[in-house]
Amino acid sequence: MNRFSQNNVTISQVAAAAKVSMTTVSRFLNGKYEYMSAETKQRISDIIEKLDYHPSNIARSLKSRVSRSVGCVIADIGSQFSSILLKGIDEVCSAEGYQVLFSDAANSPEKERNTIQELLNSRVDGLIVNTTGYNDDYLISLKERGIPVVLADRCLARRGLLDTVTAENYRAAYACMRHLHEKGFDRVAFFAPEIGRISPRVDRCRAFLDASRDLFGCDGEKLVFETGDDTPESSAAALKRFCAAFPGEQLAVICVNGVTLIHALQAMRLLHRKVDENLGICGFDDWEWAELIPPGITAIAKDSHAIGMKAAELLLRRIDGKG
Amino acid sequence: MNRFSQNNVTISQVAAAAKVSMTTVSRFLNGKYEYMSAETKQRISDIIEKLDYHPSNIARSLKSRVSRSVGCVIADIGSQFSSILLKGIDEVCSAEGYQVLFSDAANSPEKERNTIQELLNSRVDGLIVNTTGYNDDYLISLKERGIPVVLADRCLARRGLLDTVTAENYRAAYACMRHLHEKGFDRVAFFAPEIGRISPRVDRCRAFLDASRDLFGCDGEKLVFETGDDTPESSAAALKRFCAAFPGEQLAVICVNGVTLIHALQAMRLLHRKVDENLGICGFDDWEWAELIPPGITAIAKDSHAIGMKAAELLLRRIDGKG
DNA sequence: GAAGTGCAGTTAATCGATTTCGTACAGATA
DNA sequence: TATCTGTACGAAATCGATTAACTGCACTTC
Repeated sequence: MNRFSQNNVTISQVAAAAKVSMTTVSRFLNGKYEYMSAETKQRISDIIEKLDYHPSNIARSLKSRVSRSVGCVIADIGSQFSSILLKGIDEVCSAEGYQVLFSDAANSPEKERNTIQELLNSRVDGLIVNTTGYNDDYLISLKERGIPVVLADRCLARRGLLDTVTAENYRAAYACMRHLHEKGFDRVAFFAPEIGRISPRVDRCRAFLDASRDLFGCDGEKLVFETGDDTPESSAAALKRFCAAFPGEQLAVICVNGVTLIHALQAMRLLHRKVDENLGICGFDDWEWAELIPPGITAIAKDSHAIGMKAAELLLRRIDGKG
Repeated sequence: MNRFSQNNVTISQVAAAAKVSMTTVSRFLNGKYEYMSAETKQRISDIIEKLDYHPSNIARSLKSRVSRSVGCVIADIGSQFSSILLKGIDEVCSAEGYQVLFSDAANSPEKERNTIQELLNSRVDGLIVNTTGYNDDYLISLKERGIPVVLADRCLARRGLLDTVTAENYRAAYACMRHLHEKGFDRVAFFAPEIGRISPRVDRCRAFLDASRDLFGCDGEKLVFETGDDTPESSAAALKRFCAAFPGEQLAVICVNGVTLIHALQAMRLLHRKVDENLGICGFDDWEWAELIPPGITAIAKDSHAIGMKAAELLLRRIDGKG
């Protein structure tokens, strides 16, 4: 009996009831019908139905050394972006008969490592990691141990070492800067709560810096505002400083993600400013809400769902040993 | 060797290296130090460290009949509310050493059932379900089989049959109606994409109907707008009908959830209306964003994170067989 | 008619832990 | 001295599946 007294019919009971060996039942379960008579097949099938037998994935995994499960570690599942990512991952995995062992790293690199070890102890067949950004060496060591790993949305500082599925953050951010330049803005600031080693933010910021130089002919470094605690108030303070520093100019703000974009909009409200040709705003929308918000702002949507699906597809292909 | 050639040191290798029996190593792993000498303990500990041994959860679960994992089925992980719920669940589970086997039901009752069966095949110790609303009997049957089940955020049509953690939706909605009544509005409409059997929506709607009768002295039935596809346009159509039906009155709208609230705000923009004493708006905010949006709207926040934590705590207590 | 070949199964070992039952020894007690 | 008790550990069965290696048997084929 299980801890909770479950049904728990076993393969041997099925075998006995169907008057065949466990092997034959096992073959049936795994669809190896090659040398099985139609009657036997039918008999086993009937008995399984009658006894309401469900094979134990645990016993199955132990001997076969394949769990048909993937570990999924998300840097911060609280962010709206992540849930859509997870949805994409789950969609593919469950369609392919894989289970998802989920864990939230809660932005802690240490928890990320610990939780990955736990997943390995559960013998997951592979890992999808949306990394906190401070475990590059550890993640590489996993690959070296032969464990299939795919990074989702965030890459390592050194690119190309691990399979990764991301948006084209640099390109999109650069395009956004060009858009602002063409609209006639004189100067653009970059707002982010914190950049850290979060690769989409790093890439967007890099594009911002390059485009500041190339298009606006200025040094973007001083125009990067890390608002830290990520509240409307801190954004308002940053916005105030930005506007005060360049009176009379046509200014714009580019926000690193959806939350920052909302905060910047709030900041404008706090400062009684409106979106117009003297103050533009645009940013990245991680979770497709911006279409619902005021006109006049440009939001670049990222298809998190697709990223999740692609990451899962890639991982399952790696697990199946192709490519 | 594993499918991916893992380290895979086994307990017997540890036992051999430490010159003790597997039993003793197992005792060590499970903290049963009662009759173990300090030297033996130290020796085992050293060897485990040296060999980088990590016990297989799979083998462990097979014999012990306890997997230290919980199944978590979410009706729609794409909704922002759900990710915060999941975060709360994961926080408690991982702190208690439980793993989370996650699955998105994608709003399909059938997928909900199938996925639960798969989780049971993996011998999860219990289940947390944010149900689609059409599996009441099935969920009850699980409990009858002795499987620990806790419902999160959504209850069954008949209350009290299963352990459930929810917000006080009826109370909150009724309070919101009272607030609107005191503000002097003449009439209130209820906006929802669809009510179905989703209990928080049902409860909020019930409160709306009761309060319409009690406070506004009118029949709320005709003021419930199910906008169906849940777009700004369909909300705008509903809003237009509502306003046209009661010219000259001070009207208000109460929205069943965060997305509907955004859509209603969009609808107002489409119709060139503003929030003022002639058109009020309020609603439920499932994911704490509303504080960032325009003034003049009242949003009732629901603490999804706390609901998730409470649900997980309750489940783990059930699993441990207390109360 | 001996050997080979497909077919339809079976037997027993195995995966890596836990768990039950047992043992050996030292010291206390009668 | 004989027995009991507590301590520290070990041998072997076990969990529920998969898998490698075999076994009959009927039919060809030479």
